[in-house]
Amino acid sequence: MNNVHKNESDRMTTTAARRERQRIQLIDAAERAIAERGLAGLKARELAQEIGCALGAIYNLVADMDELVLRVGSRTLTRLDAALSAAEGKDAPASAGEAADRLVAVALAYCAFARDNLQLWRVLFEHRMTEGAIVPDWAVSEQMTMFRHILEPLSVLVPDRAEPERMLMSRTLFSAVHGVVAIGLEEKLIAVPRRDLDRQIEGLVRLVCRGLAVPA
Amino acid sequence: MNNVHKNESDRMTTTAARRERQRIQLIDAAERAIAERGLAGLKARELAQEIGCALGAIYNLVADMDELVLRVGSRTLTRLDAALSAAEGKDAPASAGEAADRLVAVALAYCAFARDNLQLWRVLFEHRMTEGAIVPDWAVSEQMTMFRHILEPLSVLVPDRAEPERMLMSRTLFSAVHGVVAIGLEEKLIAVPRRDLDRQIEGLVRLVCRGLAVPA
DNA sequence: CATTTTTATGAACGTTGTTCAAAATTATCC
DNA sequence: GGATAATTTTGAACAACGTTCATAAAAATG
Repeated sequence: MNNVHKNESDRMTTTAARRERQRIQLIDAAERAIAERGLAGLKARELAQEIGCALGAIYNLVADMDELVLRVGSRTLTRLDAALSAAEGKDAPASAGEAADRLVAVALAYCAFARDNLQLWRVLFEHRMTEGAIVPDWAVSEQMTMFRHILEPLSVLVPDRAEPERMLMSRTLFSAVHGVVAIGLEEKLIAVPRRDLDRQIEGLVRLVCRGLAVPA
Repeated sequence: MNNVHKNESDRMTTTAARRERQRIQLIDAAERAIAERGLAGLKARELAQEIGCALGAIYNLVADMDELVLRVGSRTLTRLDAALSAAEGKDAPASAGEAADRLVAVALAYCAFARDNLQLWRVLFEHRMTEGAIVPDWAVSEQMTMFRHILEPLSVLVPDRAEPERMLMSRTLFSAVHGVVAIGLEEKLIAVPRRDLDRQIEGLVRLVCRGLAVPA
C-alpha cells in the first residue's frame, strides 16, 4: 500500500503519478474533442485510442463521462475567469464612468470568450448529468466565481446599496449579458454579426448603468 | 394514387389521414416524454409502444428524432406565444408607465412559462441537430415571433427611435430577460427561489425602462 | 523468488437511433 | 370480385454508444 518503499529510482513513476499524468492527458484529449466537434463528439473509444490505453482504462482515470465533462468545464471556467480578469485592468475604478467602462469591458470579454471557445463555453450550460447523478461539490463551488467580476465595479456605481443586494444585482447583470450572448451566438436563429452583437452588449450595459445612476 | 376512389365509407380512414392522426399521436407522446423525463427520456422504442406501432413505423411519420424534437419545439413555441399574448392584455399601452408595466408583465409571464414547462422550454435552446443536418425552414421562421411581444411596448417607450433599432432593442431586452431566467432556473447552480427570481426580472426590466427614459 | 495485491485489458452487455428485406395491407384494373 | 400491382408496416439486424467484468499482466510485498 505504502508507495514510499523500495525502488525510488523509477523517476517518480509510481503508479499513482503515472495515473495522474494519464488523467491529464485524458482531459486534454476530451477538451480538444469538445472544442473541435462539440459535446456529441466526445467518444470514450476515441479518447482511449488518443491517449493510448484500453477502453476500460478510462474508468480508472475518471468515474464516468459525466466527470470528464465536468473536469473540462472546470478548466473552461478557469480560463474564462482569467479572460475576465484580464479585461478588468489593474486598479479599481475610481468614478462611476470608469465603473461603467469596466462593466462594458468585462461584458465584451465574456462575449469574446464565448465566441472563441464556443463549444467549450456551451458545455458549461448545456451539459446535464445523467439521471440521478449528483453534481460533485468541487464543480458546484466553482460556478459562482464569475459574478465576482461584476461586483467590484458595481460597488463603485451604487455604493449606497447593501452588499447582499449588490450581489443579487451582479448576478442579474451577468445573467442578462449571458442571455444576449447565448441567443446571439445561437445558430438556430439567424446569426448576429459580431459587430452588432458587441454593440448590443455595450448598449445593454450602458443602459443598465444609466438606469442605476438615476435615483429610484 | 388518387385516394378519392372507391370505399368512401371507411370514415375518412385513407392511409394519409390515418398517418396524420398517428403523427399527432406520436408528437403527443414525445411531448409527454420530454415534459416528464427530459430530452434524454425520449426513446424511439417507448414511443412506438405508446402509440401502438412497430419501431420502424416511426420513420414513416417523421424523418428522424431531430424532426420530432423540432415539432415538439414548435408546439412549445406556440404555447409560449399564447402565454405572452395573454400577459399583454387587450389594448396597446397608452403611456410610458403602462408600457413599462406591460414589459414587466411579459417578462414575468416568460419566466412563469419557463418554470411551468421547464423541460420543454429547455429543449427550445438546448437541442442541437445531429452533425450536418440543417434546420428546416418552418422551424427557423417560428423563432423570431417572441421578440414581437416586446416591440409594441417599446414603441411607446421610445417612439423617436427608428423601427430597425427598436427591433434590435427588442431582441436585446428579450435576450437579457431570457438570460436571467435561464441562469435562475439552472439547477447546476444554487437554485434561486421563485420570489427572488421574479424580483430580479422585474428589477431588470424597470431598470432598463428607466435607462431608456433618460435621454442618451 | 514466491505470493499477494493492484492495475490494465478488450470482449461482451445493454441501450441507443436507424435501416431494410420480407410480410401484410391497400389500391387499381378488367 | 378477384387478380395483380403498389404501398405500407413490421421487427430483426446493424452500427455506435457508455459501461462492466472475468482474466491477464504487472507491481508490491515478505
